[in-house]
Amino acid sequence: MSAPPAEDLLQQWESEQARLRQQVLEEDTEDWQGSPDFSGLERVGGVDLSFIKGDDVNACAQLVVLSYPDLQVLYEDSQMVTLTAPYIAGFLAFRETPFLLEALQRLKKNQPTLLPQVVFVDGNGLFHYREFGLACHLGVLSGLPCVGVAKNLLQVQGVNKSEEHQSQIAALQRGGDSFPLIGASGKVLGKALRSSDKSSKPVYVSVGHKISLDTAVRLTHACCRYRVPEPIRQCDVF
DNA sequence: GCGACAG
DNA sequence: ATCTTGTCGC
Repeated sequence: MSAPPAEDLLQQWESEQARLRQQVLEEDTEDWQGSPDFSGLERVGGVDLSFIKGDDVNACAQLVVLSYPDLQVLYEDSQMVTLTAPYIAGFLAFRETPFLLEALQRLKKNQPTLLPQVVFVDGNGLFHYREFGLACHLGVLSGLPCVGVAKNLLQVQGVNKSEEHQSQIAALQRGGDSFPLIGASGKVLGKALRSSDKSSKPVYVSVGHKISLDTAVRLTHACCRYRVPEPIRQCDVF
């Protein structure tokens, strides 16, 4: 039913990613990010798309804003949307970003004082084939600090599910423990984080925009009650 | 041909 | 992403 993705479209998407990649800020840009306890941080957001059974065209775009550090729901928005782009690993942003951006713009228009100071994104940021995953894409287009949190390892630049990787996971003893994901160039593209004491399977954290990796990892841990950071988890609970 | 494939 | 029950453990 679905035609194979046109070669020229993928190349167009790749050049779009390369263009926007230059706008990513990989450092802390906000005052609260330098504080040991994130003093000044009051609102954290999360975005996600939810699907139903065999329907991969209609989805529910969700945005929640939680208070920090209490993680209470301040705002919630759900909107049924019709997707146009297919899912292709490495190009997730072209499928999801337009609807996540719309949700953020609705919030900005209707309740600007509730805009989140940082957004958790379901997927990778710099930990990506071309160092420009969904979290970077949404960050650059929205201008908001974004953190990418993937639940599964994307095998990129030599990082894979090797025995070495498995033993590094086994060495994560407590919530907050992490190890770096190092690309072929030697650059640290992200970190595997044990997000809570109870979950042995890590999450994969990487920079989206306007935040450093260490801050992103520290903040992710601070927002986890369970394995998945609360702002993202709350999206699936309407 | 085989494996990999965020959501 | 989503389909799904019970089951084991604290």
